[in-house]
Amino acid sequence: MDYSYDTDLEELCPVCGDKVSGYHYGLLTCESCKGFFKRTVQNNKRYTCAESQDCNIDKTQRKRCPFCRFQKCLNVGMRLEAVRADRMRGGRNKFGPMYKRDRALKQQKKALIRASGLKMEATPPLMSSPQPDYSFSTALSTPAPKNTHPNIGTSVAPTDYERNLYASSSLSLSIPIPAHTPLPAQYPAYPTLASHAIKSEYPDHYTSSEHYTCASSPESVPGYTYVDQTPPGLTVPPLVLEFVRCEQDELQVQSKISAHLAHLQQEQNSRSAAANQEQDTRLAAKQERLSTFGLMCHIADQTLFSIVEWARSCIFFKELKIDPILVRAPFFLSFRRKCSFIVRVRLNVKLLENQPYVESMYEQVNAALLEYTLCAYPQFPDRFSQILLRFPELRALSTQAEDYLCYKHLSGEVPCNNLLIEMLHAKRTCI
DNA sequence: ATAGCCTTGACC
DNA sequence: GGTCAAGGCTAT
Repeated sequence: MDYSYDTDLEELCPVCGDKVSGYHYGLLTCESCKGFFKRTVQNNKRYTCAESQDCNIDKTQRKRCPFCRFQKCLNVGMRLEAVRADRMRGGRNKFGPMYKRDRALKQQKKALIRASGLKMEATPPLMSSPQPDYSFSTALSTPAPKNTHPNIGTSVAPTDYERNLYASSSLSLSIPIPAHTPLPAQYPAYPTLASHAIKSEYPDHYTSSEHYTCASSPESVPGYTYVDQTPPGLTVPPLVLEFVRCEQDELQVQSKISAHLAHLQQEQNSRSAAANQEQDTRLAAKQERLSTFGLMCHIADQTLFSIVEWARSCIFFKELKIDPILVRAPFFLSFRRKCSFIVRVRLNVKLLENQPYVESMYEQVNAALLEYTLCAYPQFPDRFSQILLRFPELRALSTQAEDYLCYKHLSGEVPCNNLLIEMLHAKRTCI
């Protein structure tokens, strides 16, 4: 299996596809997009698009439409607040820990892929499976036609990331949610994004004087020190490798959440300000509480989407023979309650039909985890059982969170169109 | 205006 | 002292 394509992709600028020269304003970009972003923000430039504001931006065409180029810079997650208002040179900014963590995760991923890639060339997979053979190792080691397993050995180009994150496919959870908060056509986009959670380094015309806090701020990221503990010649089970490969770029997900939050936060701030102007302190306090909880719901929603996206690209879920309409169904329960009963019965029947596959999948995941922990942490032979022991705790936490959400939902405090609630409905009515 | 290269300086 | 992500300079 050739992983070089996937590994090389990480070195491409998510804006134009040119060669990455390092972290710039929040993420890995090329030198020219770095300069373009800096010039645009520092000089407060205003561009217009001669077309329909969806110009293709690549290395050869990036000069043609600065409007769309800048929109793309923002959409992929470049941070206005990393451009310094005082133009001070050198030094480090608050994004340092974030870059460090992202770099560590990427290295870890590469090390895993490299280690297992080498190993897989030399030795056949160790796992054996009962009949019928649903084994993952078989699926991986047999050259599969691309239309069957499109994610094996391929990857999504960074420039297609936005389109693909929530894009529909035959097995997708096709929910009508935009890929990102649409930015205003003209540059009112600046103050919107400048109200980003992290206090801006560019606090003049782009930002208000308010201080914000946000879960995605680099300061809130727990300390993370990367130590490459991958022993030479480590056998990484193909399944673990596949899970790692399906993971999304954390910085991109984080940036997306930040962009949504900035938008929501601005809306809610203006509502609170309106309540304050009317000197209705009780209403203002209520707005404050609602906005905090609403923001948390939003973060949870976005995280859930990421998990769904991960599952969608994971081979096990692809193999589940579930009618696409059934996969979508739980999310439309509150729109289409009349047919929900029939849908639920059909879904349960379908899941039962898949029972042997689900069980086989479970066994394989356990076997892969056991194999990995024994190889990667030979000094902690009980690592596997310790991980398993954490599951009940996680389930208990999950149940508590569900109950809390239910309570909030019943008291009408959960924002509309909340995917979490839709899933909660689906789960509680299906069981 | 662009983009490649240079300088700077906080952090390790 | 090295690293590397900021801003600056300048040929195109």
